[in-house]
Amino acid sequence: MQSRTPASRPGRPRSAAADTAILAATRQALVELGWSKLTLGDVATRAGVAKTTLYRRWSGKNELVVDAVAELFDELELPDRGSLAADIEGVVLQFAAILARPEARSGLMAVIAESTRDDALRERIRASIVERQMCLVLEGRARAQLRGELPPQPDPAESARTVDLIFDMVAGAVVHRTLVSGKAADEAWVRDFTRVLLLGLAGAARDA
Amino acid sequence: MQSRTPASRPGRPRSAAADTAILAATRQALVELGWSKLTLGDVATRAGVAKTTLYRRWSGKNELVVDAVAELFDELELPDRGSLAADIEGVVLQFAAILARPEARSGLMAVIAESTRDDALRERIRASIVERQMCLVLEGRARAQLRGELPPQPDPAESARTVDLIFDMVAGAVVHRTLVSGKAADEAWVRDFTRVLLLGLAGAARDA
Amino acid sequence: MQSRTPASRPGRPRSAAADTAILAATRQALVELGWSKLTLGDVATRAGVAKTTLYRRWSGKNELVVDAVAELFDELELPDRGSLAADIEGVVLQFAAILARPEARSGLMAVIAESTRDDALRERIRASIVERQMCLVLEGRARAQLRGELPPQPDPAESARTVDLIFDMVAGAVVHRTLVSGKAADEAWVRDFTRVLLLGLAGAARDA
Amino acid sequence: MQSRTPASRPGRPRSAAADTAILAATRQALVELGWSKLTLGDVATRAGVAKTTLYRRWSGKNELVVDAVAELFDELELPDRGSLAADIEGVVLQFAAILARPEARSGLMAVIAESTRDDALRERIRASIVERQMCLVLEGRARAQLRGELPPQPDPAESARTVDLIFDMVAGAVVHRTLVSGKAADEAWVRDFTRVLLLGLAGAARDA
DNA sequence: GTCTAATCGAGACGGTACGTCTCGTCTTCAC
DNA sequence: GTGAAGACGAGACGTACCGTCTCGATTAGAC
Repeated sequence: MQSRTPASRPGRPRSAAADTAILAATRQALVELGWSKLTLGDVATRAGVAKTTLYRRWSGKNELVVDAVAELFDELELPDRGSLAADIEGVVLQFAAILARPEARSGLMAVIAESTRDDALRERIRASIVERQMCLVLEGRARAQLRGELPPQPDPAESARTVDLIFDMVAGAVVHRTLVSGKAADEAWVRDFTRVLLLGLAGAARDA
Repeated sequence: MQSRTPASRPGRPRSAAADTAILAATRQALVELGWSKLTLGDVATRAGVAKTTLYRRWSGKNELVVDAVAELFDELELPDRGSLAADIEGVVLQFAAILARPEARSGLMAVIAESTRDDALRERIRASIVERQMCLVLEGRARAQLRGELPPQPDPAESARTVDLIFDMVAGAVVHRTLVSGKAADEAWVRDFTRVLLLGLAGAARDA
Repeated sequence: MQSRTPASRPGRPRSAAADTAILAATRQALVELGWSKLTLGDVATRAGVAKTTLYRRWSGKNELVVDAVAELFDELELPDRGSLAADIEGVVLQFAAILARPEARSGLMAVIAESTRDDALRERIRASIVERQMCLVLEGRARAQLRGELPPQPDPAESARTVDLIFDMVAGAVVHRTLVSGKAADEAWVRDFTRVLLLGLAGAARDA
Repeated sequence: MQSRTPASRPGRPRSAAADTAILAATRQALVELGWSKLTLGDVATRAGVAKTTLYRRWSGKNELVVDAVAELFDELELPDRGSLAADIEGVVLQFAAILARPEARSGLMAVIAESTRDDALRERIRASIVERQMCLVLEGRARAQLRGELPPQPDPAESARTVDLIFDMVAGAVVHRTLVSGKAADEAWVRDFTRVLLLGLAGAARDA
């Protein structure tokens, strides 16, 4: 029944350290080489691991990089800064800081590009990267509603649409600013952005 | 006098038809194979051209795909729809329609990803793709000011900041919606987005 | 103890069958295409082997063809035909028969031509092709001395000079007849040649 | 009638200087690069000539190199040194001196190798290189007969056989010594060789 | 003096092979 | 049964030459 943790399968168990070393080596290679020049053979060498071991655990470059990059987003948090505006500014700055790191810049857009033709990859990205960010949006909204800054949203469909819109606007703007425009999403920009976003949402909620 | 078009260089001139055929073949290959499986040898074959001809004109896959994708954005226009909101909705829908095409989906994000480690490539993308979109933002704002929908903006530095912000918000949101969230940027979404954006900008302008 | 055959290096061992198949494919390609149109990619295909496998074992076309042609000379023997003249005639005919085969004609002169600018290649040819022929000359002389047809040669330097001269005269004449003059080194020719050679050597030994 | 030298064809005549420059450039390239790395584009550049001009006059690398090398053999002469032995030693030394030059070493064996699969090329080599050498053999024999060193040879078939044999033995031995054994055909070697050859021929003539 | 026609330089063209690289798999031995 | 090591078949890479072609610009003799 409990086949998920087989207690003890026969033979030598897989090295837990290998996973850690491989993901770290992947990020290091992303920094030094970038996505397109990263090779699995090189990652294996850096990790002190055989290529076989690597292929036994990941099906290819895309999946490996998704996992390596996803760990970067684990540090995203939403500490209570006292107001919705401050909360948003805080999390957007964190997000921008991650995107400014070369291992994220090189890898993230590349796997998203690959995911346009690979549904399994898109789902993997959604589950391990996007989902986490989406939770922050939901958490921030709930906290703002508790504070009374936002009215409760009774209609769940309407609510989902709004959350999706907010998420695309926030993540899209930061990503575009950082990776396409090639400029830093610094505090001044984040303040401007947050103001426009919140005023827009408030206005839209009033009109509705 | 005008040495820029040297009238006639010595030797056989380059075939103008080849350029057209190569870019078309590149887009076709993007549709069928996607970025990562696109091969310059295959593109050459599709275009009925030798690999050398291709390398004589483009330095690599990245540059070729930028040019091939850039042509897709030539069709972006800003017809006068009577109001700022209608203008924005119109151009965002056009933009979304282009991003929905597989040759753009596959190629655009990939070259942006590559550009994170190649400044020349980033500049090429900016000049041949982003610049054109930025012009539409400027044109739309000018038209809105003529209509009286927006106040004239005297401070050029402040003006540039605002245009940059708008551009990142518009392009970023549409790209994220289309390519990351994987949902269509349809009329309903565009209407919601435009409303939030315009109300936000109006509010920000009022407060300032 | 004997580190030359390291008992077993780590990793998958090289396929022994591949070497055989590659050399056979090389000879086949030499027959069908000749040296200048022989392609390593084609040889690999014929041998049912990847190009990388071929390059892992030979550094280029020259080295490969030397090895492929060298095997042809393995069949050279010096059976005792009872007299020095008969021995020489026998081995010259064998040598001529090998040079008459298209895989030898095409390849041998070409690698010799290449070796004029590549000392490593010249040494490889010497070791794997010329050396074997030289041994036959030495063996034939020793046998003739046993029979009393030739006097023992006390001075080693003088001996080496004579052997070199004989070797260049025998091999050179047969090669020139076959490949430059383009005529067959048949029994009549070989008989004439052998007579001139032996009479000349005998006369020179008498005069000395 | 005299269509072979059409007196003057219409249009611009071919540059006579180009031929000279091309052949000289070919020899220079043979010295510097060797046969296999010699390219017609490079030769054209060295000669200050367009590739087109080169292809208008030679059909390929093989033919060009034959002509370039053939000119080297123009200097072969047979001055009367007073005896057959001296005449042979003289011409063999001249021949060896030519073969010692890198432009001959690199090119000659290569075109001979190519000629094993190209009858037109073999004929071109025979006509422009071998024929000239063969004439020297005939001339030397005639002179020796005048001196009384050799008896007149009444049977023309027998005579041709002997000349062929001599030619293959002389040319073959020098070529093999120089290019295969990789040693100089110096005066000592030539003296040894000539002695063996003449004693052999004399003995064979006596026995016949 | 044109006119005519083959030459010249330059260099782009469609091909083909090069030798290298990375892929993902397979085979061996050691633990 | 897992691990490192490394050979394997496959196939794209970007480069170099091939031999041909298309240009505009000469360069002669024929008219």
